[in-house]
Amino acid sequence: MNISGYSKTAVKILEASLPLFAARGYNGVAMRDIAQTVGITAAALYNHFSGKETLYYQALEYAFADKVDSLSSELHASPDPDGRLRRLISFWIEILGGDVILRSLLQREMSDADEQRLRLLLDRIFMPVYERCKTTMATLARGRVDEHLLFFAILGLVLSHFQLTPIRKRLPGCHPEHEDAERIAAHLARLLLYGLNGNDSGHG
Amino acid sequence: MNISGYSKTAVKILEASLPLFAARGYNGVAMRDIAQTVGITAAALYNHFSGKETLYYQALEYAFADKVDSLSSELHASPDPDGRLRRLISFWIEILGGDVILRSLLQREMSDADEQRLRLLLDRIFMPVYERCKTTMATLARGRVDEHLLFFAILGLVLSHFQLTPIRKRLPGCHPEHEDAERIAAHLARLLLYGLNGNDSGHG
DNA sequence: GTCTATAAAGGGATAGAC
DNA sequence: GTCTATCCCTTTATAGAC
Repeated sequence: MNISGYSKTAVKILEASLPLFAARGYNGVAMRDIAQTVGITAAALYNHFSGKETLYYQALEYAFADKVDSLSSELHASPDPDGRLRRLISFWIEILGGDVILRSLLQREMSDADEQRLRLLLDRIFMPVYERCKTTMATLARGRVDEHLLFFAILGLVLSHFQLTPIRKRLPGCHPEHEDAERIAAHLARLLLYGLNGNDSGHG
Repeated sequence: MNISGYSKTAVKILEASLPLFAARGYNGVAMRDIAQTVGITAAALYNHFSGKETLYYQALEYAFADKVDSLSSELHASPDPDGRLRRLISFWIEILGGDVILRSLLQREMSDADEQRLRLLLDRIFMPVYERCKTTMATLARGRVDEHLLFFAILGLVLSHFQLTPIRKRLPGCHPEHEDAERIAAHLARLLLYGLNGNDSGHG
């Protein structure tokens, strides 16, 4: 038993199952697969988790725990709104871009639309960030765009960038620089702040 | 045999399987489920398709056929770049927002990352649109943003809007208007054209 | 072309020895 | 807490009658 309440073996099981669930989805992973990855038999899994469903749910809980809290506290580090937008973009890039497993799990959960698991996503990922940058959204929106939609536009731009990578890399015009976190952040910030018709001279 | 090369029963099978695959994914759908929806037995499916894998692939082909061609030809209907951007946004909203099955299939395919099926997505959906609005992208980008990334920013804003709807609807600040196609289009066009710091007086 | 019957494999879960 | 053995159900796919 460690601080998370899981035994060492239970943690090994959770950590072994996550890449499998991320890559092949709930139905694509057999208890035998997880057991084999850990190095035990399927029967032994049931000493730690009551069944596949709860194992999956607890694996999600484990994957989403503390992902956001450690980072989102520094969302307000910049004094000006533009800087805080850049921080938020970088934050999402770090969360979503840096962890292919988390991203895959998120995507699968948004497709599956299970109520309980959507709650988990909300409580552990989206709600904490939303609460923390609500005022920043209002400042940025300045009453000219919808704050709620703005939050999801920022999130969506980052999420879709990574999500569409398999497509993006296969279309003409792709470039290695498009995978660089800082350049992506700069590109998205410029687009959001100044738009296509805006004037950003002196800021680039 | 009709024009698509499929018998009437084969078409019924394809059309019955698509909502199932969209909702529950490849592994979540049994041949029995599809057969039952059509009103035949699972064994009879094999008179029309050699196996589950090919049925799935051909269902995708069927779902993606002609989705884009009919619409994307009018992408250039507007003479000015801003109008063409609005057209492109509305086009994606129509394609992605209007068809929950197509959208779910797309999402699942982007998670699964099967090479052959990614090719299908490219050939039937993304490449045709990309080719048709390459010059519009260049005009809009005006050398100040990356054209390739701009294409995916537009696509991503629309796609993620619908994809994140389950989350969006559960966060404070949501509004019924956020589901209205025209308002979404206006919001995204304004954001892309003028940005958060831009001046759009006289355009909104 | 569809049916019933069935093979063959896979997968979740349990019993009981150690 | 893990193992082997096994149960039981599901699932893909085929065989052969109609």
